[in-house]
Amino acid sequence: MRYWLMKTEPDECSIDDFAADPAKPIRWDGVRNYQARNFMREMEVGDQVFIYHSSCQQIGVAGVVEVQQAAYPDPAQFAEQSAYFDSKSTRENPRWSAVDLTFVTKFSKVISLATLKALPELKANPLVKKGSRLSVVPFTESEWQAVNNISNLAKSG
DNA sequence: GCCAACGTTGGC
DNA sequence: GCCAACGTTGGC
Repeated sequence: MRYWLMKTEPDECSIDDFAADPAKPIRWDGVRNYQARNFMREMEVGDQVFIYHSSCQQIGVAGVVEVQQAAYPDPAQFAEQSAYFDSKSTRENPRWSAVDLTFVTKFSKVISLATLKALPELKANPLVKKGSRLSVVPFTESEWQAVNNISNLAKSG
């Protein structure tokens, strides 16, 4: 099992959308960056994923979801009326992938970007690098646990 | 709203 | 293959 973080603008899709119906998978589509896509293709069922809220009031990690369905062709790339339509993608050789995710946990408090930047364990993680625009970020186990520990502290405190 | 940093495109 | 121009991301 591996660990990841995925960025989203909560107006589009937030941890609350997952929590609203925990049994219902949500399709993570619209990723149009090759590096992020390649990471999605590495995902396996059961992988744990931090949900990161960006471009909003409370920037940071809001909770955890898990991979319910591994990568498959993103249907939006074939939908002409979609903002994610890609005229250069073909059914024979689809360019973009989607995964399905289900709810695991919503943190009692969003773990802020400032807090993440202050964690020594995250020093090497692309998320906290200035100018990083990678929207799907791999986490090592120790990186994951460093962030998860903060949410556990919030629960007991 | 600003703007730095980044990825992609396309002319050459 | 280079690189300038462009569009987008995302924190502030």
